[in-house]
Amino acid sequence: MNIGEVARKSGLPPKTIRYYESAGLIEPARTDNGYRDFDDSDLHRLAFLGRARGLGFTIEECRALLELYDDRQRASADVKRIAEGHLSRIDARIAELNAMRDTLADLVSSCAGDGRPDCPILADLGAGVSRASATGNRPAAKARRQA
Amino acid sequence: MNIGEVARKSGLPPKTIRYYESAGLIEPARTDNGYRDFDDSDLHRLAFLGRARGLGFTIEECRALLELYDDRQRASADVKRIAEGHLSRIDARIAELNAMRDTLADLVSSCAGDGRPDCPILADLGAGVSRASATGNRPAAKARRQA
DNA sequence: CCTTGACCTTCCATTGACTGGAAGGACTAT
DNA sequence: ATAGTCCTTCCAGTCAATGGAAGGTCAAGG
Repeated sequence: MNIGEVARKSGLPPKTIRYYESAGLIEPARTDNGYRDFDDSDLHRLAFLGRARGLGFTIEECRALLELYDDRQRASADVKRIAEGHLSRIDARIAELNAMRDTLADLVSSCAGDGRPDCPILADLGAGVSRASATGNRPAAKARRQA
Repeated sequence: MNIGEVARKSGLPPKTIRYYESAGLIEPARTDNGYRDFDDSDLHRLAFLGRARGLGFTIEECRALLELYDDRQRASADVKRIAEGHLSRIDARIAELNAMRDTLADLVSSCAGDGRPDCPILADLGAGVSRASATGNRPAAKARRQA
């Protein structure tokens, strides 16, 4: 199978598949002309990767999961540990986004949104520095920004 | 004010402050020795940025908000539009994470997590390619991965 | 045989928002 | 004079791709 076909079947773009190879997650064979030559097991791994990434597992987690997947002797506890770790990170992220959401929704609902310049959103964002440092606007709270 | 002091007062690391300057969000003066020399308005803008970033606004949104903040004639509707757009993106992201969470929680709860190799999590991730492409595992659904 | 077009290859750059570190100048206190 | 802390710039790396350039390969049609 050429990369185009496996891309269609796996649902992953060719670029991403090449990237996964460069990351060492797959090792497709090569034909004489230098083209990658994927077999069913490559396709299977790619589908696995697509699913795992879709669930938000990082590449490194995917690597670990694939190793466990290959290991017929693995303990399900090892897999569960990875999944649970990931689950708790998702939960934390959800909680964080919910907090943002509530604050922002408050601000939005308090803003008239008309032609007048008075805007509680800007007023709040620009509130005094003292309050900023009093409310814990410290870099410590390493939030995953950019939602 | 040197960068260290303004960093303490704003709660932003010096590196981040330099980055914001390089991004054109602030323009602190310089003293003769080449040190940045921040005044209260710089500090104010940095505090504004810290808040806005804390709410998940992107740098470009922050730039737009700062411009509106500087513009005494701005219409609150302009600000509200940005905030609402951001709010809906947060909502979408929350929904997406919740969907992931539910799927993952299902898988985790179905896994014994003991020393035996049987693992429903891997079984599901590795489920047939046909199912993968039948369930819409397409790159179209550009999710913000990595939670 | 030649061309067209669809593939495929590698390599490099870019994204966002920083963060780490190196190399070196400046200031303060002893 | 020296130590220690602060400041400067510049370069590289993060994560997971994605975009694009330059060029090789292949099958079909004229």
